[in-house]
Amino acid sequence: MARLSNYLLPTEKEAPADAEAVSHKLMVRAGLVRQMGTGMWTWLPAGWRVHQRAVAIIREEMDAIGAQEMLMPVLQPAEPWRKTGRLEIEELFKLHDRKGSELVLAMTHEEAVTYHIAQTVRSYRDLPLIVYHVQVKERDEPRPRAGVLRTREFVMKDSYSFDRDQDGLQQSYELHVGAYDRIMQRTGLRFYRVESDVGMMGGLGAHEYMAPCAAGEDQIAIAPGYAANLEVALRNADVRQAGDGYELAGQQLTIEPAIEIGNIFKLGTRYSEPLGARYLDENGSDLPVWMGSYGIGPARIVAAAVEQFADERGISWPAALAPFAVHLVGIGRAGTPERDAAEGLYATLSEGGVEVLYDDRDAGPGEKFADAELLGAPLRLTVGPRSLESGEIEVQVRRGLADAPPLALGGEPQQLLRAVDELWQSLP
RNA sequence: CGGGGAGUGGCGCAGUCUGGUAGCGCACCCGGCUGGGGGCCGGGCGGUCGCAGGUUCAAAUCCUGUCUCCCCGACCA
Repeated sequence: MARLSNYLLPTEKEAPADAEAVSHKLMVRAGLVRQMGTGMWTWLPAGWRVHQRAVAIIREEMDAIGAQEMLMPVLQPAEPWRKTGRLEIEELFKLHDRKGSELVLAMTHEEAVTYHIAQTVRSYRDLPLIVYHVQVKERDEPRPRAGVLRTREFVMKDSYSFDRDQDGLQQSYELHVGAYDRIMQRTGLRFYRVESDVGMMGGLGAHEYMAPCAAGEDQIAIAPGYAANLEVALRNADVRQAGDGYELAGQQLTIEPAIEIGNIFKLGTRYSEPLGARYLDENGSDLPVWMGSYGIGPARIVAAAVEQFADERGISWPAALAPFAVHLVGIGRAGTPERDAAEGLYATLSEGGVEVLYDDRDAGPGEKFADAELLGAPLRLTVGPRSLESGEIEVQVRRGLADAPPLALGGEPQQLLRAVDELWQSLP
């Protein structure tokens, strides 16, 4: 799979001096990301593996509700944005090409997708439709912050639903609720789906998927059977002040900071009207398409996972997001029997399809253990001189830093792989 | 956009007040030792001090301008 001796994983003992958020510090220290400028980040190999894990989960669940993947450009003509009135948004990057034509860098893709749907959808027979892409977004944020949490450029999965009427939109919306619930569950994050403010998108309803953690920029209000954006909760007539806090129907409301991971909107005809996305129904009536838009940020899933599960030693990935399943530490100099044993185990795991990062560096055990715990792979296997004496591979579960029963060294490969898989299945 | 802070080797910092041409720890390279929790010894490489201009015999240090980055707030399809 990968050998640490030639893998680009620049770990640091110390966090960047100006970093504040846990995810900012740890993602830099663990060699997952590096900054290029304010709100501009590079994903290094291990970090990108985690990001791609999140994307893979999202893609599977989108495909499962019949959404069709495509790709739209980031660089776009300004005209559609003028038509929807969004050219005036300050966060929108605007530029000109050499001929002086007005262009924008898309902050999201309603204009693009609606432009295409307006051209291609003519009949009620073409609906409903859900399309999506995983593409970069550009936003001239007034204040990027907290590492990868709020950036000026980031990857987003955005999907768009097109229906003939409001009932259809409601169905597409519910499909997305299902998909998003499954996505969030699969990531292993602690999360809430909350009612949100429809904001300046207008529209008919919206929810946000929020992951509670200290670095969160938003506040959510939680009570048994209830979860909402704080502003929404405070507008709820049933919510009342109680001492220092608030309560709903006699239940204490807990206020927690959280990261917005995803959001889903019922747009209605906000974009189809100005961009002319219309269809003919059975009666020959010319009607606007009803739209929904649905976004989710893989980078925020990654950062939230770091925030929620990190401990004093470093990152502790949920199994579904980990860059590597197994971090194999080989102790001892290259060429010694113990290292030969580690090499053998590495070969067995790699050939068995286990995603393993093998620390084959000429470094001391302390440094290797520290890096393993910083990077946070769910399982750490250790092979050293002691393994040769005992005939055992030591196993540490990263979450909780707990020792698991050792595995047999030098046994049947299939048996070892089965044992590793069993262990893997038991992880959070 | 308002407020605060900071730019000195890859990272973390000292030096700036009291100008005299750059230092420490980590990392990195070489040699040796060590080998189960960031180990030890010795020898090295690497920066002209964000940028521009000015003052001065002399500027990391003083002056002016400018760029960049971070934090708090406002904002946040």
